[in-house]
Amino acid sequence: MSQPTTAITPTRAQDFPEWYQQVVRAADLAENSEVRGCMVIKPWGYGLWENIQRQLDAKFKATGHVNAYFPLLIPLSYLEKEAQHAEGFATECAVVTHHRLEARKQADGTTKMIPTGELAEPFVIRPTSETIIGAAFARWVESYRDLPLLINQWANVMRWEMRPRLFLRTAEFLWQEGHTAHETAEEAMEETRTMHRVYADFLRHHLAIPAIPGEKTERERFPGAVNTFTVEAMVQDRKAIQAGTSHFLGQNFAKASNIQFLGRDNQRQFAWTTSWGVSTRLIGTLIMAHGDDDGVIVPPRVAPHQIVILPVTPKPDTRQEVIDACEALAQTLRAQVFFGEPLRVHVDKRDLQGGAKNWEWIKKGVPLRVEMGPRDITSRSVAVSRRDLGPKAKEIMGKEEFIRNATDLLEDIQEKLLERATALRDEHTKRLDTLDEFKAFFGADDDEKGAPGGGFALMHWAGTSEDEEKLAKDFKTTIRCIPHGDEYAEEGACFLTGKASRRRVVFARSY
RNA sequence: CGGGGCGUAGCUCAGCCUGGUAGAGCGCUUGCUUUGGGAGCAAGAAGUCGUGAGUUCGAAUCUCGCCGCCCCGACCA
Repeated sequence: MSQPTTAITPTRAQDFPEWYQQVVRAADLAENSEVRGCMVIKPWGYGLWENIQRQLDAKFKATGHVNAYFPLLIPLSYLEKEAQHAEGFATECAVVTHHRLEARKQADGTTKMIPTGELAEPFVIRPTSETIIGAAFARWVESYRDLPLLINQWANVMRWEMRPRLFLRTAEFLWQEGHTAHETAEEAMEETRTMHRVYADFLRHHLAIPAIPGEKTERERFPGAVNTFTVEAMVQDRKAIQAGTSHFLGQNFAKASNIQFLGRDNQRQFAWTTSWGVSTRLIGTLIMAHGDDDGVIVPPRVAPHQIVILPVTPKPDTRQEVIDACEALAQTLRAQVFFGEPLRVHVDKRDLQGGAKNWEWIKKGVPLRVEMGPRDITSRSVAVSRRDLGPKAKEIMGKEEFIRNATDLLEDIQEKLLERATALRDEHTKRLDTLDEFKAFFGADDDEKGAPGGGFALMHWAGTSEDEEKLAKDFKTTIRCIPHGDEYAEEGACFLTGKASRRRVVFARSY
């Protein structure tokens, strides 16, 4: 039977959203569960998350944070403490109202479980933990000597989404949420910026995604925040995706939760707080940023297996010899260090057809595939395939040479992915000055690739939230961020209102 | 929650219009052959046709209710 030329159908150009779903499935990353909006994260997907988690966690520790854990259930009354916050999350909260079940036999012999024991005060399954952590902070903070308080938690949260998509928007998702309290506004702002930098750095150097750091407009801010910093990435259908956020909360939550301390001046005052987070959405971002028509491409630094060794065993009598040689090679490689961690090498010994096995790892996006068979053992060579090149690309090299170059190869793949993603972003980022140009940029649906038109439009902006709302309605386009960086600072006139502007903002369609 | 579509084997779907004993491909199991590449042949396992009622001698097929899913809108990390 003839195979399609690509492992994934449809291709990205044919139908990007469908391609995404097929990749998630083909790469065995996750699947939909029987509970609507909730996903089962399968080992390959969870392996990615574990690496993201471990590497980010190290960065959090390095910036002075410690981990803790707070309850899943939040008293309903807590959510009522901060008006904007409550309003922002009201429409997507799961509520726990009962604490027991009663088994009732039905006429047909089956048993139905009926919730009983109604709670006096219902609980909300955390959509985020500002309120309950705020309550803890209020107990823990008494003096300026207790500050700063730098806490992070790795947890699951639940937001009852109307239209779930694996990794990108699920009802339950995994994330980390940092929560900090500070003595002064300046310190809290510095913390917000620091974590913002940590995210941008992580995206760039670990996930090979060149995100644009910036601030959100009032309309796009976290409910209850004074300011929200974001890292906005472009994925291959040219849409923007918010990959991480860092919020300066001012004293809003401190006042709501009564986080007060006695200052150096012997005055009782409210603390300044921040919060910041990234979620399993990063995995969706990674898939859409780097994947190709043969599946996902995993950046080496976060790959669960960085190298997969495929024993080629054409004859049963040499099979064991080949497998032993592969294991030996794996051991040698595992002794090496790549970006501060031991190389993650897997030998796929399954008794499967060689081609099928190879394609499986292509779809999963393993950075390096190494084939070794009886002939290679004789000639002391291996056949190496890089995932960032085509599926047929294969280089025969000496085994010793490969061992020497393995980490360099991985590093090169990591770099190439970043280069490729940067080129995509730059190619579809345009400085535009008029409404007509703006319309043309986002109006050109269905170009030759079938992708929606547009990309990142850098526009001068001095409009109001209402103006923003209107553009969102008319063009499905929003201000993704007011980017930091000198290259965006220039004098000009708002493309909508004509008012003076000193900085360009990023407009895009988004996830 | 509005507008459209769909529920049949693990997956993708045909069969429904025109009612008459449940089908295909892929996947799975076993055997043989093959093996530097997503294999071939043969045999086999697997479905109370989403669910409840109605019409009928007879319902996957017709009618109504309910449930669920997908797509398009409103919401979002």
